[in-house]
Order: sequence, then C-alpha cells, then structure tokens
Amino acid sequence: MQNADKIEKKELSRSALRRQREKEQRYKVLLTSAETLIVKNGYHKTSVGQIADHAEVSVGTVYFYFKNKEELLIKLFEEGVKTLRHVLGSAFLKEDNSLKGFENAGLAFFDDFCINHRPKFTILFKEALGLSPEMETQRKETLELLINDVTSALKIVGDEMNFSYRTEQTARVVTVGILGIYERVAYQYIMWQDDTNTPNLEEIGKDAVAFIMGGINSLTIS
Amino acid sequence: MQNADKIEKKELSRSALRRQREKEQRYKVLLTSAETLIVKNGYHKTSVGQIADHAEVSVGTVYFYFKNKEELLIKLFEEGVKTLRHVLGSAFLKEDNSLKGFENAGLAFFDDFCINHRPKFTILFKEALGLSPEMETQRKETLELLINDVTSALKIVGDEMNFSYRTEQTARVVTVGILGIYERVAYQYIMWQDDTNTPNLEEIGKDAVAFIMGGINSLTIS
Amino acid sequence: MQNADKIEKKELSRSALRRQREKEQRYKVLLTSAETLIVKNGYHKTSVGQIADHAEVSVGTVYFYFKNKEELLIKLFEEGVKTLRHVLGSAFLKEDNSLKGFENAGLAFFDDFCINHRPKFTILFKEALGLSPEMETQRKETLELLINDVTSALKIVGDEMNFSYRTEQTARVVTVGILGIYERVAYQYIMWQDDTNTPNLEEIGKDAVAFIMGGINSLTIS
Amino acid sequence: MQNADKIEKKELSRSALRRQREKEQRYKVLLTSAETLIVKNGYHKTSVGQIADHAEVSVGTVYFYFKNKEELLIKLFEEGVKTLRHVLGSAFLKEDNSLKGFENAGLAFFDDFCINHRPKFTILFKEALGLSPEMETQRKETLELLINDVTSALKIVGDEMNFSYRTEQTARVVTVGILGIYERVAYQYIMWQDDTNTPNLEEIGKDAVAFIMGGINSLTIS
DNA sequence: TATGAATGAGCATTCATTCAT
DNA sequence: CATGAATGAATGCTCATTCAT
Repeated sequence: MQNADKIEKKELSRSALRRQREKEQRYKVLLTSAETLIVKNGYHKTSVGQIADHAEVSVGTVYFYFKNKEELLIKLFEEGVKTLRHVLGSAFLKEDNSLKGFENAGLAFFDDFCINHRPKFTILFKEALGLSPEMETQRKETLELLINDVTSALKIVGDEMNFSYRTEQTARVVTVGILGIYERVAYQYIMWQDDTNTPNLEEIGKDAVAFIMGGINSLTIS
Repeated sequence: MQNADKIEKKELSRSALRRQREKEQRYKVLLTSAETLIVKNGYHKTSVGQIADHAEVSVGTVYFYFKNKEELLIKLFEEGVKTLRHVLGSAFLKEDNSLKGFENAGLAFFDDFCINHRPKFTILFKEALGLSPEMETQRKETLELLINDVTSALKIVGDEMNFSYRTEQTARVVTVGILGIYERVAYQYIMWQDDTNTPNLEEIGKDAVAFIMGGINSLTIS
Repeated sequence: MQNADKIEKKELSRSALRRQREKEQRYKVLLTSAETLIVKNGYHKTSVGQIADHAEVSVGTVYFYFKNKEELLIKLFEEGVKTLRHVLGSAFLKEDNSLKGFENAGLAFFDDFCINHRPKFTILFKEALGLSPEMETQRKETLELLINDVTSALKIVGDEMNFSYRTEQTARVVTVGILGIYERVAYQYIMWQDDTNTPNLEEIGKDAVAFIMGGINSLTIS
Repeated sequence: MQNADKIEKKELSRSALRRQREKEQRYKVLLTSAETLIVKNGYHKTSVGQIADHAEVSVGTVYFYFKNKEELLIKLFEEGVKTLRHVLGSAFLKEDNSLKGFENAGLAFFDDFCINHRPKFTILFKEALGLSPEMETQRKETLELLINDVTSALKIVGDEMNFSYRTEQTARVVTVGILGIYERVAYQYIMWQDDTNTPNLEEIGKDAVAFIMGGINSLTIS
C-alpha cells in the first residue's frame, strides 16, 4: 500500500511536472514567435493569428497565456531590458569599479548585445514606441531599472576614483546620454545597413565608447 | 474682343491666384491638423477621417493633397527635420566655426527646438518609428541630411582649429552620438515628465551639452 | 447664361434630391433587413454581416448609417412603439372619449397590430429584453410615451364620464395592467401557436378586451 | 469476510452518501452562482467561466453537471416557475375556493414573490426571452404548468360559487391576462425604479389585484 | 477640385465546448 | 469526478482608400 502510494505520488508528480514544463515551453515558444514576427514585420503588421500560426497553436491559446496582444510586447520588452542589463552588468563587473568598466560595458553593448541579441535591440528601441499610454508607462518603468544601474555604477566608480558629479541630476543626464549614444549609434549602423554593406562595427563601437568616455570625464568634478 | 479677353484673363488670373493661395492654405491646414492629432493620439490612433474633420474638409480632399496617410507623416517628418536643421544651423553659424558653435547648437536644441517645436520633436523621435519599410527608408534619407550637416560642421571647425578625426567614419560616429544624446535626453526629460514636475530643463541642457563637448574633444587628433 | 444657370441649378438640385432619396431608401432597407432577420433568428443570432448581406450592402455601410448593432434595434424599437401608438390612438379617437374607445383600442391591438405588424410586436416584447443597460433605458423612455398616452386617455374619458381614479398612481397601474394583458395574451396566442393551429384570435381579443374593461371599471370611483 | 464486507460496505456507503451529498451541494451552488451572475449581468454577458469561478469549481465541472450553458438557464427557469407556483398556490389555498383566494394569490405575488424572490422574477420575465427556439419551447411548457394551475383554480372557484366562463378558451384568456398584469406591473415598478425611489409597492399590488378581480368578474356568466 | 457614400479586407478578442490526465 | 489547457469558429467594428457626382 505504501509503495503503491509512493509510486502513485511519483507518477502524479512526474506528469504534473511534465505539464508544468510543457506550459512553460509553450509560453516561451509564443514569446519567441512573437519576437520573430514583430521584428520582421513590425508590431502593427503582426496579427495575433500569425503569432499563433507560427507557434503552431490556436488563437485561443495565445489568449490563454497572454491577456492581450500588447502584453506580448511588454513581456518581450522586459526580457530585452533584462538581457541588456545582464550584458552591461557583467561587462562592467569585470573591472574593479574603474572607468575601464564603462568602456567594457560600452564595447559589450556593441559587440555582444547588438550582435547576439539583435531582435531584442529592435524590440527595445524601435517597436516599443508610439503605442498606448500604458505601454509607455511600462516602458518608462522598465527602462528606469537600466538607468538606475548605470547611475549607481557611475557613483560607485566616482567614489572609488575620487570624482563625482555636480548634482544627482547631472549624473542622470550622463546616464541618459550614454544610453542615447548606445541606441542611436547602434540603430544607425545596424538597422540601416544593407546586410552586404556592414561597416566595421568593432571600430564604430570603439569610437562610440571613446565618445562616451570623453563625455563622462568632462562633467566630473574632483 | 481684346478688352474682353484681357478682362477675362485678368479675372482668370486673379481667381487662379486666389485658388493657388487657397490650395496652399489647405495643404498647410491639413499638415497642421495631422500634426496636432498625431502628436496627441499617435499615428495609428489617428484616422484620416479625424484629420479631415479637424481641417474642416472631406476625406476625399485629404486624398487629393496626399497620396495616402503615410505621406502625411513623411511630409511632417521632413518638415520636422527641416526645422531642426534650421535651428541647429543658425545657432552654429552665430560663432565663427569654433567649437563654441556646437555648444550653441546643443543649447538651441534643448532651449529652442524642444520648447518651441515640441510637436515636431514628437513626430521626429517617437511617431516615425516602427512603421513600414518605405517609411523607414524615407526616414533614413531625411535624417541623413541632418547628419551630413553636423559632419560637415565638424570638419569645418576641425580645419579652422587644427584638429581632425581619425577617419570619416569616426566623424560620423561623433555626429550620430551627438544626435543620440539630443534625442534621448530630451525624450527622457520632456516626454516623461508630468507637466507639473518639469525639471530644470536649462540645467539639463547644459549638462548634456557639456557631455557632448567632452565626447567631441575626446576623439580628436591634432 | 441665365437659362443655363437655371438648368444647371435644376439639375444639381435634382441629383441632390435623388441622392437624398437613395440615402433614405438605404436606411429603410437596412432597418427592414434587420427587422426580418432579428424577428426570425433573434437579435443575438443575427450578425451585422448577415444584415448587410440581406440588404445587399457591405458591412461598412451598415456602420455608416448606424453607429453600432444596438442602434439598429433601438430604431426598430422606436418604430414599433410609434406604430403601436398610432394604431391604438386612431382606434381610440374613433369614439368620443367614451369607454368604447378603450374597447376599440384593445380590439385594434389584437386585430390590427398583432396581425398586420407582427414583426413589430416581436421586436417590442421579445427581443428588446435582457440587453444592455443603455438599451434598457431607451426601452423605458420609449415605452413611457405609450404609457402616458393611455393614462391621459383614461383621464379624459373619466372627465367626460364623471369618474376618476383614487390616485394618479392607480391610473398608471391600470394603464400598465392593460398593456400587460395586451402583451401577454398576444404573446401567448400568437407566438406560441404553430401556424397550422391558430386559435380564433378574434374571440380571444374580445375576451381580453372584456377582461380589460372589467379591470378598468373596477377601480373607478365616481 | 462478512465483517470485512460489511465494514467495506458501510464505508463505501458512507463515503457514497457523502459524495452524493457533495454532488447535490455542488449542483445547487452552481445554480445559485449562475442565478446571481445572470441576474446581475444578464445571460449573454455571463460566461461559463465566470459561473465556474463564482462556484469555485473548474469549467469542466460545470459541464459535468449541466449539458450546456442553456441548460443552466432552463433549470433556473423551472426553479422559478416552481417557486412561483408554490407562492401562488399556497396563498390561494388559504381560502376555501372563493374569489378571495385570487386576491390572496395576487397580493402574494407582489408582496412575497417580487420581494423575497426577486432574482427568480428576473430570470422568469427578463432573461428567458429572445433566446433559442429550444429555450422558447421549454419556456412554453414550463409556463403551461402555471397557466393550468390558475385555470383549474378558476374552474374550481366557479363551481363553488356558481359561475363559469363561456368557453374553456375564455378561462385561459382570463388566466393569461392575470399573469400579464402580474408580470408587467411588477416589471414596471420593480425593475425600473431606482432603489432610492421605490414607490409604495403594497398600494400598487392592491390596485393591480383590484384590476384583476374586476377583469375576472367581468367575464363570468352565471 | 471637392465631396462623402460605399467598400471590404482585416483584426483583436471572446467563449462555449471538449478531452487527456 | 474534477481539472484546466486547448480549441477555433464567430463577431462587432475600424479605417484606408476609391470613385461617381
């Protein structure tokens, strides 16, 4: 009896686990499908039906996992910011809180994020704009996390290296400036280049990072 | 007969002129209406009917002046870039091709363009994204004009002040970096602030410009 | 010239008139199509597409004439009440404000309205229920007109014949009671009978009217 | 063995009983949940999922107890008629088959049924309309029970008090008339009044009953 | 030129119902 | 018995665009 029970339990638990796994799998497949199609055709020209087709499920299933179309984009956006924070964060932490960390992070943005996570870049800086106010709010809050990361890093490095910024606001301007350069330079050189005619991205990344470092330095007070 | 003809001609010519004026007037009114509504509600949530209503004409008329809805946005985008080029250009030219010109231009962006032409800012950096490939191409070509302006300015100032950039590409990276900072800092601080809680924009502009100047300098070689 | 002008004007005016006529025609056709289908299949099982098909126009056209599906029902409902008021009113007015007028009206309900306007009956008492709160309000307001008609008639006849009701409320209860009998008796005997097995409607009408007259009398005070 | 069996049986029987109880319980809870939600939001705006949620079971369970959504409404309708028959019946039976019994029944309708079973009233006269033909048939058959009750009562009282109606049909018209008054007066004064502004329902009930009594009398032949 | 009625493809979303576990 | 994930047909509604007048 005890044995039977145990086996029974084990069996149940196994099938339950499998279901759980399948559910998570579906969720991920849906997100990936959405990402692929949105990056390719744009959010507005991607219909929920297309996403369902691509994920090989029914429309109803999409709505079982996501409350509406926009939620798909929000999740993708959050995923993108998470990845970006991770890429920048680990690059920064390879140095001991020196300015070199910022260089590393910058290069990681261009050489890692833009190359290995290009769809996420598109979602982050191209598709998540011009949408509903709720999306706008969401976008703001999520990006805020990233901004806080960088601002904190600036402060830490400053403490270590005996410099600081005039005001908290100045530090944030520097942060936002950095992100602006990331975004625009990458956008300009990645999104707009024909695939045949890709410029030397590594060089461009280096230049952009140099620009950023110059900007960072120019506002410090010691 | 001659007299009659002349009179007739005169009349025609007068009425033709009036018509010409009215046509141009209509065109402008339509653009303004479109701008107002798109900035307020976003491109996708603005219908051609709404634009027609706001301009007090019929839908058909909109299609007489513009081939389709997207063309309205393209024209607005071009207008926006034109205005921005003008604002930056005149600020730059107030100095004699010194780096001070770039400072002036930067400050003009934040203190003039963002304040006095805010709708254009929205069109340029928020609504004209995530649209069709044709729009994308259009956007690229139009922005290219602006980028060329700044790149030329960099070269001119460099010639005057005996510095230059390693490569043409570096100069363009600097340019794009500058525009990225403009865009993102402004976007962050203008679009996202509650109207009540506007931060000190002038200060922010100064910091952003300082950042830019640092970046510009850090890549020069003499 | 003058002649030409006149002709021109006449022509314009004629075509404009024709368009006007066509528009009104379309509107009516749409209403009729909606009525037919709703009476046959019920409001919820009638789709806007079906109505459009039946009227031989596109869906868009339906939405050009009616702001949404419910408005179609509201208009039908209003039409129904209008017709009913007219039927009852003219029957009543054939007598000189005597109780006989009520008899006439009652018989007209069963022998005219229920027979010659059966679709309207269905709309009035079967389909316009269980819908949205707005529809409910609409229904209330429209029916109120009918109730007021009857209540006024009661008062007029009372004045003429030297009787009245205890309170205003009593008069209204009588009114509502009358309408309740109309509705339910007709519903019971018209809607539920198989077409083969129609009972003697005239007899039923007479009985119902006798019932009503008894009710009317029993609450009078002289 | 016997013991074991007995025990086994006892155990089974006990658990079976418990299960039986639970099943009935579930059934009732589902009906109540459905009633609450349908009365509140209407049949069409109440989804099976909502009912399941409210009853704290899964959707599948709903379909174990009821063949489909409509069956829920049918059962509720039947319950409503049952309750109404009971209310009217017991009131009627308090008198010795005199006309007073009808008065009692009428007052019971307004003062008991409409007050203490208002949800049932809504189900009976508002939600169960405009639905599918099957529902219509069902509705007809169920209401027929009620009509038969009243017609029989009329006959019994007539026998007792030495009056009768011209034909069987006349008696049924009287019955239907009575129900029509019940329905419409109650509907008018209960459903449409703002909760703050409830009119004197007792008075209204009395008036309606007086109306009915007048109607009943006016068709009798002795 | 200007009008505005007409079009109809397209889309997001809902929900009753099923069925494997 | 109970669960809840999956289905997919069905629907109301929008809107860019056209074209006869």
